[in-house]
Amino acid sequence: MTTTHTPSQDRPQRGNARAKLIAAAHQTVRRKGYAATSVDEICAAAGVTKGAFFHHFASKEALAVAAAEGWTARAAPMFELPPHTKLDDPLDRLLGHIDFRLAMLEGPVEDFTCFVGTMVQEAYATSDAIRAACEASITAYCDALAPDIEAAIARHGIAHGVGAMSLARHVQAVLQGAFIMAKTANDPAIARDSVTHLKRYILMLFGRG
Amino acid sequence: MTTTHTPSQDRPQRGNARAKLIAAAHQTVRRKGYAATSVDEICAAAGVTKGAFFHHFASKEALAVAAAEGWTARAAPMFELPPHTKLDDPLDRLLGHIDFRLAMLEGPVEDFTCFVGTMVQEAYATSDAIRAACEASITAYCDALAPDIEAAIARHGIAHGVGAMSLARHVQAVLQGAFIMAKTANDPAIARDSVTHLKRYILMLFGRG
DNA sequence: CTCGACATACCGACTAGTTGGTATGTTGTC
DNA sequence: GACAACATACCAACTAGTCGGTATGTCGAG
Repeated sequence: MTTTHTPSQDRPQRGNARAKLIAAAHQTVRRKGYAATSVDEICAAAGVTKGAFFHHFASKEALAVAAAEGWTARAAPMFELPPHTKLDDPLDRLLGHIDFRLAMLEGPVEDFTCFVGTMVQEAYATSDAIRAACEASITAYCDALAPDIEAAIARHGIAHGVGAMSLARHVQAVLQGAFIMAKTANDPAIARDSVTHLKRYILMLFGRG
Repeated sequence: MTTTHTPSQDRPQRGNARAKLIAAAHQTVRRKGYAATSVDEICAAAGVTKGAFFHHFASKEALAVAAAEGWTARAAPMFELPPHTKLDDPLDRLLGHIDFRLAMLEGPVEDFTCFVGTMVQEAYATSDAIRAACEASITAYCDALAPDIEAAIARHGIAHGVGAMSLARHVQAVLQGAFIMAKTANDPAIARDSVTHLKRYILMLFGRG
């Protein structure tokens, strides 16, 4: 039997250090923040050496930018896979998404909080590259949410002439705020409570309150 | 003329280093985050030396805790001074407060964002002392907001049995989330938009939508 | 009033350890 | 054997915190 492309289990496989570093950054930065997370720490969590780090990334900042892009990719399945995405009524899809986000708010805080939201707080004034990368990720989220909102408005109408993109950004804002509250109290319940307010608001806007 | 208790202008006055350090911490941490702000930097911003720093605070963490307490004190006048606090209807006072917060969202982002909200994001998992101090500050805000909400519910009733403290926490969550969005886009307008959604939600809850 | 004893407020050079980043060597793969 | 993917050793800069010392106040006894 010849050697195959399939990586063997006993040897550390090559070529995935970059992905492991990004995953380690997601995990560690969500727990400790960006500045408090050292390059050495990320390397240790990823199980690679510092040489590998600076082979793939020119700087810590470059990793941060790549990790922000990676976060967008990681979040994408959230809009495609869950069953509620198959619902016929766009408003049901929107409400299904809110319920989905609500269901995520369980367990350790660092497992459901937002990587880019955490990072942008520290870097918005010191690194415009990181800030822009985080903005792109959050904008991608809102862009993914807006079509269903737009369609729901078209089908059901909405109170006070609220815009689709504006509401999408508000959803994101409430989620980010809920994360902070959960971190503050070290309790996800307080975050669920806020997202429940958000759901009620949406229901009322669409006349289902 | 004998020397008085009034500090002369040419000599640096004694006894206010502590307050200056806390103010410098508020300013610097809101811009760069907690971990990225060095003790030397805070000292430079406050115009005092490192010796003075460690005379007043046992550690950087101790300053953080004191600064969180100082933040609460700094925010208190917000609930007492503005004209809307004199309104008769508690719902008008609540809405007046939201409008007041809305009006604050102007100019440079680091001038209206929340010190404790920024700090707790970085420290919730690494320093429980800081986390608890931030929680106390945010809880104090909610406690100050809740009585008017409670009274407004008593006078006007509220939809869906929403609780006063729950709504107060939601107000805080939306504000925190709005700050993150403003940092992300480097633009206060996006934050104002979210707080406008919040105001509309409150209006609808109280049947004024 | 004043003088000494003491306490508080502050200074700035120093240290031990950590940081992001580099320079160079090794290993696997086409 | 050439090139990408790592590993190891190292460095200059920066970090929080220390420490011996000084300036400025407080206060009670004489």
